[in-house]
Amino acid sequence: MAAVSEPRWLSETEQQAWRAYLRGGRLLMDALDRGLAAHGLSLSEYEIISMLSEVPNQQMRMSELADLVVQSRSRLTHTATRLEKRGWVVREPCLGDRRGVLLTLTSEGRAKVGQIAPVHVEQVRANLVDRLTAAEFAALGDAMGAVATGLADEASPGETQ
Amino acid sequence: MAAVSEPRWLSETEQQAWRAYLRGGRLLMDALDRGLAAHGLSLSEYEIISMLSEVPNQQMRMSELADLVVQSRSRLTHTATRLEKRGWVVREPCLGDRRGVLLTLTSEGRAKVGQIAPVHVEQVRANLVDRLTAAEFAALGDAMGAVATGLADEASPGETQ
DNA sequence: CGGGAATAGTTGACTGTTCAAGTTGATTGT
DNA sequence: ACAATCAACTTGAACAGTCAACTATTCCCG
Repeated sequence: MAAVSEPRWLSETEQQAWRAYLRGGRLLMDALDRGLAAHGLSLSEYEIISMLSEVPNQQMRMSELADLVVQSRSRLTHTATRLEKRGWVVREPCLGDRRGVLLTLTSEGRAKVGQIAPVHVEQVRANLVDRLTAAEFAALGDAMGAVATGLADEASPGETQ
Repeated sequence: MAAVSEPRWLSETEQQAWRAYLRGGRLLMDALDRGLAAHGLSLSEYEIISMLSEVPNQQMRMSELADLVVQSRSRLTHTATRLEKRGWVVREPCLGDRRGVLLTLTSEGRAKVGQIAPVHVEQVRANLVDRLTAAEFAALGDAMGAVATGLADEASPGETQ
């Protein structure tokens, strides 16, 4: 049994950066969630219908969508059921793979996205984009992009792109 | 009733940055949560006992702590109860304000923090810090610090610092 | 001092998420 | 062509989080 090596603690500055990231991220998500809650949906629900609205045929495989919005398959199943009850989405069989389900945006769903999108983008600006310089925001995106790529790769290696 | 002004949509690059932030952030939090789950607690539980461990007397008012870790008071009440059942924390009356409760780390709690901290810091490094240059990570911290300050200020204006 | 408003914390019901198990259909190797 | 394995999705129970209502205490101010 090997000796446990000394932990590589964060420096004071690193610690501050990490805490700021955690705190800021939570505050931001809370603010966005509250903003959308006032219009009757959560951020993760909005992400789902918003993604669907941008894709050919407004439909996507459940698992593809789950990966895209980083939700477990089971969570997406439950959420999709709720969205379906509200009439924003329907399940369609997937031609060519009968195990599959295509989650499809309805026209009510499309309308909802159209109604919410301007509200949401304004909230993202007010709470994030407008608080940073363009360069800071770009750097943020790059950094988190690198993190995302690293983590996505280790989940399913060998299919970057 | 004023005309609704044209939404200030995100540019293509901004959109990408925002999506990367969302996706990367979720993947990161998931990874950290899984990492800690292997040791029997969640990230938000760890944050609580970790904060307590760094503070004089290892104790803090419920609401102060709730603000620090960005959890609702109600959520903290429930989580504290769970932590108390596991013996990592106890509630003590707050001298000088009989409404108050001091959440206090037990020695078992302190031991748990000591055991988990090295694991956790390693995961933060592996998934975040080590994937970025020092400058990128510092920029990330600064950016999210600005976001946090802005959002915290608007919650309780006039007490920056 | 006394009464109204604010603050600290809790409670329980409801909603959302996770987790492990189950079903059905595709794939692969022989 | 058939069994074994794997992938897509669902299910339901257990668990965590939210929300609104409630108790107890302190603060404010006339």
